Parts: sequence; structure tokens; C-alpha cells
Amino acid sequence: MLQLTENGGPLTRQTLADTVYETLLEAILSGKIASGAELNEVVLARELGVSRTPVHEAIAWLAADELIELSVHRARVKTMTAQEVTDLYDVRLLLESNAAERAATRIDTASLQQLRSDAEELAKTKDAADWPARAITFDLHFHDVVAEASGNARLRSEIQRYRILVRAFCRITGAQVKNLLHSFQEHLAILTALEQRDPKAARDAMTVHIERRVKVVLAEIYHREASHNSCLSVPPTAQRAPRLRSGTVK
Amino acid sequence: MLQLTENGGPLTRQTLADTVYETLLEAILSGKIASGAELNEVVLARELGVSRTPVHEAIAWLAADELIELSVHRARVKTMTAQEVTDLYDVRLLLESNAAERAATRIDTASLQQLRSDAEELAKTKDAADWPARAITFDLHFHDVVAEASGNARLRSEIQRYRILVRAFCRITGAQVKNLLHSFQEHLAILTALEQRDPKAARDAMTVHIERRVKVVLAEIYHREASHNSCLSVPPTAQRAPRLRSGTVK
DNA sequence: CCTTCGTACTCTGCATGCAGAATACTGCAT
DNA sequence: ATGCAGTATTCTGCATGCAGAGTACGAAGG
Repeated sequence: MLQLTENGGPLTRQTLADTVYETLLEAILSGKIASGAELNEVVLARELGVSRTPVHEAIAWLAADELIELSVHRARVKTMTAQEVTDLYDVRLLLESNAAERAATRIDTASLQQLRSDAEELAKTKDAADWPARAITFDLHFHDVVAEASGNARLRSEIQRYRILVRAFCRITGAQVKNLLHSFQEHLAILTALEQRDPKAARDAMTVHIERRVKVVLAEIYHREASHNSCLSVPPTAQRAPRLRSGTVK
Repeated sequence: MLQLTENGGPLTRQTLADTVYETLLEAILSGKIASGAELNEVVLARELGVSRTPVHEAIAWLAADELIELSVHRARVKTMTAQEVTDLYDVRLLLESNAAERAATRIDTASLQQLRSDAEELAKTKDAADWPARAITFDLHFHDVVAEASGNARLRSEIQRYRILVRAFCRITGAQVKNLLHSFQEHLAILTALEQRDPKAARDAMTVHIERRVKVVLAEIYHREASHNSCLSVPPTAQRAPRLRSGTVK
């Protein structure tokens, strides 16, 4: 039977609000919209060629992601301090290392074999021009497979959510082949642990992987801050309280 | 200096969309809106006395929480299977046990003393009529303090997010004084571990606590399903794919 | 010169209108 | 009776209008 989508479900709806969300997310994480910048629904709508409605929704979603802080008549891009980046990666570390641990006992051999052959293919062609692009694809796929193999759908979607949030930082450092190579080798270590069905080893390997990545990212951020060319900055004033949709629930 | 809000920030904005979100969340989790029910923006708007706009936003947020699945022209309350409840609590367990572990070394003595005196006060008045209500308040507060003391703002907000999602289940079983008593005793164990500044013990105590709670909840759910009076049910047909805002991001 | 009060403007939140897409129903043919 | 096709209906997504709240700026007084 033909299965068009990954999970056999219908295609993911793509509304204008979704597109705007992704566009703004991309712009914020990449630094095209600077930290602390104020977002104006009207000008964004004009800029993007849509009405205020989808922009409004997208901003609300970004606020739920805590990338934007909403005060009364203002939507500002939150200033991401090094501390917040660390916190972000700490939670990601928690989620992904747990997924790896769970996956070690649950992942099916077919997935393992697929990952292994993909990895070998990648290892054989390290000098190809398109290696970096394929290495990034493998990276994403690898984490997806592990998250899926955790057997916990919630955990999987949380991991995917967090990957979105750290995507920009991955790109900051991911462009360098040196980092991609290190990352690839760490993936191999995780894969080996999974093949040995060793939960503890898988967990440790994933922990090492993410800890090294965050170190690289933080170093890069520090470097950028030093050169005053950063999309990250220290908070100019006292932080406002994040708007939590659930904040007033008893 | 007078500090009106918990974190010194401005009051949390409460828009109509927020209110509708909370109302629908409450209705879904409590079972007033049954699993599998279809949500119609127009009738909900009429029901709540608002326009479609805030209802539309609230539904989008609930979909992001994966409590509602959005297909093309339909918004249905997701059917929560026992598996999904288990997954939910597994993630919560992961988050909260990590928070407890981190809190053990970071929580300040003032918070510890406050918790201890609150606990003693509660222990002394176990026969009071309002004890259950105050026990629930203490429960919420306790988890809040631990999450805050983790020192990771992200982790804290994720924990609060997940508490919202399991709130209904807490209420299912929380009304019974027996469970509240057990829960309270488990909190005491966590508190003791925190006082001893023992991360491992704090983590274990939190793990035990949440594992016992999920057991009670699952037993209750099973009981309700058996009596055909459940807000939970098995999926009537194949599950649709959840709409992920981030689903189409490369 | 600084502070304070008042006014005008800006921006968001909500309501509503409209169009397109998907579904459901009905009738017809097999 | 069942399957298919065409039509009508329903529902959502987006655009836009409007009103209220907050801010910013300016003027006047200390």
C-alpha cells in the first residue's frame, strides 16, 4: 500500500499563519530580526503581503514559544542571553538523552540497519562537495529516528519542538565542516550504543553529543558578542514577565 | 518595596482568547467536552458570547498542545488513550525529576524553611474541613517552588505547561482524601531530600511521587472506562496526524 | 530646567464580511 | 440496493473595520 505521508495521516495543513510563523521564526533565530526589536503587526503584514490576522496569530504562537514577549501594546523579540541558551539546551539534553536511553531497548533492527548503512555511505564520501548538506540531513534524520524509537509520541514531539528552537544555533556553527565532522562522529557513537542495545551507553553518548554542541554554540555566541555583531545580547533592562497562556489558570 | 506580581513583572494580560482557551481547556480535560467531539467555532462563539476570532485562536493553541487535532475543516478533541496518558506522565516525570535533582543543590534555605513550615502547618490540621483544599494548594505551590529552584527558567515553564495538561487527571483522583494524604507524604519525602541537599534522593523521591500518581490516575481511568462513563476512550478510527506548526519546517 | 498634566496618535484586540474548499446529501444509473 | 456524480451547504481562513487602551509628545507651570 502506498503511504504518502510519514505517519499515514493526511498532509499537514499549511495556512498563511503557519507560513508567517515559520518566516518570523526563521528571521528571529537567524538574527534578521534583532533581539529586542519590536514587531508591528501592520508593518509586518505589509512586508509579508498578508493581512494582520495571520501575523497576529503567528506572534501569539511565538510568544507561546517564549521567543517574543507580549506586553500591553507591544511585541518584542526576547533578548536571548547566554543563560537562556544554556537553559534551552539543558532541556533539550534532558529530552534527547532520555529518548536515546529509551530507544536503545525499543528501536527495531530495520531502523538500526538503515541508520548504519546511511552512516557508512556518508563516511565513504567525506570529500564530496555535497557532504555538508547530506551530513545535516543525516543529523536531522538521526535525531528523528531516535526520538521516534523512544516509543513516546509526546517525547518525540517535544524533541522536535526543541529542535526548531535551537535550529538557528545549529546553523551558526553547523556551516563549518569541522563541526559537522565532530557531530557525525558523535552520532556514530550513539548508533553503536543503540546497536549494542545499551541504554546507559546510548544515553551517555547522546549527552556527550549535545553537551559538545552547546559548547561550540556558546563559544561561537561569545565570539560574536565580542565582535558586537551578535543576534544575542544582554537584556537592556529588567526582563518582563513572559506571557503564559496558562499563567492565570488556578 | 511593594511587589504586586510574583516575579515583579507586569500583570499577565488576559485577553478574550486567553479566557476562551482556559475555558475550553477546562471543558476538555474535565470531560465536559467529550473525547472525539467536534468543535465548531460558530457554535462555541455563540455559546461563550464572543466572536469567532478568540475561539479560533484558542483552538489553534489547543492544537499546539495536541489536545485537539486539526484536519481541513474540522477540529476534533483528541481521544486520549491510556498510552497517551502514560506518555504524558512520562515526560512530566522526566521534567520534574530533573528539576528536583537540580533544585537540591540550588534551592535557597528561605524557600526550604517556608516549605517546611507550610508542611508542618498542614500536617497539624489534617482533620480540618478545608484540609483537602489547602493540600491541593500546597501541592501546586510545592511543585512550583521546586521547578523555580531548578534554576532553569525553560524547564520551569515546561513543567508548568505539563501541569496544565495533567490537571484534569489530578482532579479525577485528587478529590479523594486518601490520595491527597499519600501525595502529601510523598512531598514530605522530597522535601526531606531537598533539605539534605541530596540531588539523587530528591530525584528518586520525585520519581516515586509521580510514578505513584500516574498509577492511581491510570487505575481510575481504567475503572471509568470499564463503567463506560469515561472522558477517555480508545480511538474510534485510525488516528489522524497532529498538526504541528513546525511540521513543515525543513 | 525639570516635572506634570493633557491631548493626540498609534497599536492591538475583537467583530464581522467574504470567498474558497471540503463535506454531505440527494438523485440517478447500474 | 449500491455506487457514483453533481449540487448545495457548511465551515474555516483571511481581510478589514472599529473601538479602546496605552504611549508619546508637547505645553504649561513650578
